This record gives sequence, C-alpha cells and structure tokens, in this order.
Amino acid sequence: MDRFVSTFTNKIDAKGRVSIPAAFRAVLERDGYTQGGTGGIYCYPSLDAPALDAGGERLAQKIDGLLAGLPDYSDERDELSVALYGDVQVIAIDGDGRIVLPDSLRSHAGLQASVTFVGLGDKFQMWAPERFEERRTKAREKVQEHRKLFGSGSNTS
Amino acid sequence: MDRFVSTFTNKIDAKGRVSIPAAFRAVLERDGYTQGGTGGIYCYPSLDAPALDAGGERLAQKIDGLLAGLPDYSDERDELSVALYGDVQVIAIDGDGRIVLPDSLRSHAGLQASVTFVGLGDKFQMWAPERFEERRTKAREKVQEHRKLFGSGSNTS
DNA sequence: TAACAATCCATTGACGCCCATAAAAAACCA
DNA sequence: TGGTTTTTTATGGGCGTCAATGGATTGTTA
Repeated sequence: MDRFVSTFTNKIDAKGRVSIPAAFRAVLERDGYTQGGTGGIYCYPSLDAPALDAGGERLAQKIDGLLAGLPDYSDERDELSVALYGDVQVIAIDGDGRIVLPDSLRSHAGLQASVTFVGLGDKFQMWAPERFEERRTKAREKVQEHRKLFGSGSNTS
Repeated sequence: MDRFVSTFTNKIDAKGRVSIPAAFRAVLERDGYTQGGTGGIYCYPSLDAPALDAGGERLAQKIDGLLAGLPDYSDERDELSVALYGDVQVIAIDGDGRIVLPDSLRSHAGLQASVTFVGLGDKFQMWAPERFEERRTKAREKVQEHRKLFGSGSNTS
C-alpha cells in the first residue's frame, strides 16, 4: 500500500516533538524518503482548514506539475509559486520517527498537546484533535449529500 | 460467491479481538486481500445507524473513484477527501482471521461483548447484537404494516 | 557558559504472531 | 441413513517485537 490512510493521534512532548505514525512513515519511505538523508517531509498550512498538509516526494512532484504548465516568468506562475511554495517547510524526521513543528505551523493548526494525523491518499493532514472532531461532524453531513454515489451504485459488474 | 451475505455473531475476547466470519474472509480474499500483506479492511461508522461499515478493495476503489474525477488541490477535492477519508480506518487482519477495532469505532457502534456481522453485498456491517435485534424487530413490524394495508378486511380470526 | 538543538538511550504498553483447545461443519464410510 | 472420522472455525492465551513516549547526554552556537 502506498497511500496515506487511516487516522492516528499522537502526543506532543515537552520538547515539541511528535511521532509520525509508523504506517505513514512506511509510505514516506516507499515514496523515496531515506532515514538520515538530507530530505524531509514537505509541510504547509492547509489553504482551507485550520490544519497542516504534509507529504513526501510525490506531493512535491504534484506541486511541480501544476507549475510546469505555466510559462517561466509569467505573473501567473509567480503568483502560484508563492501560493504553493511560500509557506512550505521541509521538516526532518529524527532517528525515532519524530518531527518538531515550527511555531508558525503549530499556531496555524492550533496544535497544543496532541496531533491527529489524517491520511488523505497522497498526502496527510495534521489537526488539533478537537478541531478535527468538529470537522468530522461537518464532513459526515457532506457525505450524506454525496450519499447517492455510495449507496446506489453498488453494482458488482 | 463474491458478495457478503448472511449474518454471524462472534465474540470479542479479552484483548479486543473478534473473528471475521470465514465466509466473509473468503469474499475479502477473492476481492484482492492477501493474508499477511500490508493491506486490511476498510472500516468506518455507518452514516445512518449505530453500526460500522466495512469492506475490501472494491469498497476502497469506490471511494477513490469518487475523488479521481476532481482536480488535484482544488478546494472541492480537499473537502471531499476529508469527508470520505476522515472516518475511514484501515484494519489489519491477523493470521487467525481476527481484527481489533479501535475504541472510536467500538463506541460508535456500542460494541461490548460480541459483534453481529451482517452481509450487505459488496460490504458488510458490524452491530451490537442487541441493537441489531431491535432493528430487525422494527423491520418485521414494518412488514406487518404493509401486510395490513394489502390484505385489509380479510381478518378471519 | 548558558540556551538550544540534535542524537541517543530506556521504559512501557500495544500489537503481531504463534500455538492449543474446543466446537461445529463437512466429508466419509459402513 | 446413521454413525464416525476428518477438516475447518472460533476462541483463549503466551510471548516476542516494535512503536510511542519520556528522559538523559552530547554537541553547537550565540
């Protein structure tokens, strides 16, 4: 499996460290991340939520892909570059699979004592558990709207 | 046979484990699940009942299929991703065909001592036996009502 | 040298994995 | 058909491994 799935909640310790769920680390390594290498995970504030988006090489390449279509030095590309790359941080993973989130990112997501990791396929999000619970409630309502797509199309063909 | 059918009730042991009915495991394997592989079953709270929905690859692909049509990094995709993935847990099956349900899922379905597995074609549900019995009773009553409507007037007793 | 950051080490609890037993189902045979 | 053997399931428990977490130690920089 090479996608981020499931949700996990881990604690932030006194030094601001938090373990990345082992399942997610496995995905990152399959994606090209090498422990102890110079790289790290790409992390930035979610555009539309009080959370953080993060991922590995595949995520970075997808962002690059969006820019690739635009001509160099166009205004559009510059703007999009800033929007996409501007707030991105590369965060190293220590030998025990933990990261330390910069204050700027922590405050955007309101992270205090613990972090809920939410797998979203080719990236994952980090939420304050309480806020994620709120969002989850809203999300359920959203799914209800799309429910017909779930329930009716259950053909085995 | 490649669909989930029938109902079975199994016990939750002291370690929180519960056996998946053999008939359901057979369906999962036919669906692509490989014992000992990295995968597992996909499980999330039922939208309209105090129960859990679960299934294999086919169910997962259905979810992915909904997202495939949306452009990357659009707001719409992000929202729907959270809605669809947010509650989903991937649960591993051990060598003996058992799973361990996380507390969050157990509490949603009110699972305590045992679990009733209900086949629903391309997915199955997990119920607390008492609650499922309630629902089944209500279903019977509904059928009775319909009968009255149909056969009104022909009361022979 | 104080403050901070990065690395290393230790504990504990959860989870995966293995085996044993018992009950049920299926297959087999008289 | 009835009874017996064999296989499959469900369930309980033991044990080793690994992940998560906390703390200590070393290194770095102002």
